[in-house]
Amino acid sequence: MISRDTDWLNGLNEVQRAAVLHTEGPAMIIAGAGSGKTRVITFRIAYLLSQGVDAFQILALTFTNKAAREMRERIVKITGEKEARNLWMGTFHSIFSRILRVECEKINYPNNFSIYDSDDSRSLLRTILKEMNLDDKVYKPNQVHARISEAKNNLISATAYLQNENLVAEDYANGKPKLGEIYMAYQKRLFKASAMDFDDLLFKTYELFYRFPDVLYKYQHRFKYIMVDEYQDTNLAQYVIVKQLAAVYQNLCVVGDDAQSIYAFRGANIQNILNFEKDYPDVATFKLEQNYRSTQNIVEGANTIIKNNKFQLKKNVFTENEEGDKIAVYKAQSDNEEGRLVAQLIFEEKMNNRLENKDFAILYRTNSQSRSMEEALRKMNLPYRVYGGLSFYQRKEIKDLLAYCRLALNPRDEEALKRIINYPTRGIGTTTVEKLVVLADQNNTDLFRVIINLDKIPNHGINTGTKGKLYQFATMIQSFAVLARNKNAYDAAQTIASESKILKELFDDKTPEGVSRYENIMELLNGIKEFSEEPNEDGELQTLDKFMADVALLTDADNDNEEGDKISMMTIHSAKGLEFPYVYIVGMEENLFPSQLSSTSREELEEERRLFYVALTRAMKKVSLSYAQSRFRWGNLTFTEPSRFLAEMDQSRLDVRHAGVQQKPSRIDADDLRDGWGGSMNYNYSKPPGQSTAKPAAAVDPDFVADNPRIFNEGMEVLHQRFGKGKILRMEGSGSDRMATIQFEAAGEKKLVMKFAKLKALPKEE
DNA sequence: CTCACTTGCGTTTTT
DNA sequence: CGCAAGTGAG
Repeated sequence: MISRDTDWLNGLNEVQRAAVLHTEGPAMIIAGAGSGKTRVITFRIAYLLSQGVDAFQILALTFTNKAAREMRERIVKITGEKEARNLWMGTFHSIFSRILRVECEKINYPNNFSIYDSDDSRSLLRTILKEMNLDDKVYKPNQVHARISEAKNNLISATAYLQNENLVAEDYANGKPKLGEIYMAYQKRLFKASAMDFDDLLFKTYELFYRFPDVLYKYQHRFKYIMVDEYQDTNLAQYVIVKQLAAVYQNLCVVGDDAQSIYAFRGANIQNILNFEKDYPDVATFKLEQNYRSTQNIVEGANTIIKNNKFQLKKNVFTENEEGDKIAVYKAQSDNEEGRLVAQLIFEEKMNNRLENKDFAILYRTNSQSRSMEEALRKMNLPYRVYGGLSFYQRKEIKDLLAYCRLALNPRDEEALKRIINYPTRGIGTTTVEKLVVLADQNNTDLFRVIINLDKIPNHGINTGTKGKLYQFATMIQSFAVLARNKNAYDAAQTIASESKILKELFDDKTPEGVSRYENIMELLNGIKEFSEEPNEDGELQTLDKFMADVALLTDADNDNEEGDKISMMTIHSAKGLEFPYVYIVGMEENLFPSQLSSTSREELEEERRLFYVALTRAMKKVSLSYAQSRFRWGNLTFTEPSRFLAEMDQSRLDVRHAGVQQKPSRIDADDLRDGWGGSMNYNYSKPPGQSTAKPAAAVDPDFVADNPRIFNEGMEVLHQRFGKGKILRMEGSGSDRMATIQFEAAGEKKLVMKFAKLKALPKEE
């Protein structure tokens, strides 16, 4: 029996407590960073349980699986294992895929449907483009996918898309008139393969509820209490589904912070939280404004940043914590030096204060920045772990084995089939596969069925030898399907791995990469083994389909079985919801943070600013910011300028002793950054000595130098510093061009070309 | 049909 | 620079 004792509520402050106790009717909790949001949600659920609410009636939607897991663990601590196990907690995608597995036959999908990840989607789009004879340079698969994804997140079906004049006109204007048709073909193809992509998990759920009121009714009445975490990052599809589900009881509690909305690029609509009060007029609003996490300097520093944003809900985040250290700013010559600097700083901080590695986090804007940091940490023997990036489940070998499993469970899964029909090689090449695709199309069926029924198809044009290989392949897959039904997940996967010859293939590869691939497969099999041995509610066999059901939805962050004392490295996006005593935010440079792709519009820039806000507020004790003056990008050395965000901060919270000691004033002026020039140096032009191809002694363009004294002088200085004395061979471009090129010959050995690109002008402030 | 080499392209951010 | 798709010889 559950304890009715609610003494544990005493640990909450007044607002938190009120939010926990308000269980009936719509509620909105605006939770500033570090204000104990997670505590409130977990306590609220624990409270509901303690009041006798059945766990089956509570739905909690989180942003990551990890968040869900941690919350569940905390609830278990309060209420005990038994009750908490039955809570429906998870990401939108995992919860809805669970519902779809049960209900999807209504929308004509079999419940063994596959989930295509972004790679699968892109690959399918590439096939479609080829079949439609469209140029994939015009219709870049990535962009096409983004466009389709955007449509789905806004609940626009392919049919609706084609009928939407605005969208069609937009595509036409962009020189991509066929986008609607591609979308249509893409959906048909997914359907034929019994597959859904990530966005379908939301879209199809919406469709299911919309078209089948009885199904909606069932879930509306089942989920009497609904909570949504990180509500500021929900998109239209998620918003509508939640609204559908909550329509009967209206016991909807959303938690979020508009200042931390950082997923607009993925369709998140900040208006969902800004307009919540309009959607539910009798909403009770709770503002959690006291920050328990960070020092005053951090909280106030972050506040001054977010003040630059126009669109936001009013709130006043404050803290009663100590003032703490100022936010340190460091300047480095290059990205590598920045790495060494940060490693050094961490080392010193750790030694001086007897800290552990796990007290530190390095946060950056893009995954590629981890490289220089990793190198430096390795050299100093500081253990670290990089989160995100290429996730475990995205590795080739893992995807290969999983593709076999997918195909065994769903033989219509075209992407899985194409992936492995000739891996390990078994003499079935592209020509054969292309023939199969045509045959499948002609006979209105899928590839796998074509293979099985080859004999019944006249003039299939496949020679006997190849036919034999195809049969052998199909028979193998069918035997895997039997295994998947009758054995537990581990036994099935283990047999699949060895019978498919994947294991042998990887085992035979003795290169370091090959060894690591083999180890990864073993790790995956281990994971499946653990899953198979987990006790299951009804004592049923833990079969492969259960394991595969949400494996596509797992990310690297979910794979954290190796804890250990390590420095964390991750993008700011994946740091959301986490906290660390010491945080290093690196790459504080224009065109990197804020990203150059985001500095074109006010909205995008505000999102970058919120991202910076998120980064700052991860820290408990101390934040250090750093920027490099030059950085390798695409193999080129590029010159950079400090981020405008540094200038936007309350300078009294900053300690800029280590940045710009010589020439720069301690206060960085935003005007300094306007109309700046960045440049890059390209080493590719080096040739063996004596083979000078450049026209000698072309004049220095006086116009360029006159127009751009700064970039010219700085550029020359860098060249001289690095390569000693030399002379300019050639110079192209002028002040009005976006690009200028300088060829430089040093010591008669190497010719270098510097390219300078003008930075994008900053958007005008209003 | 396979392997090895060349070209060409790109970078936000993630379920 | 590093990956993926494309090209060409066996």
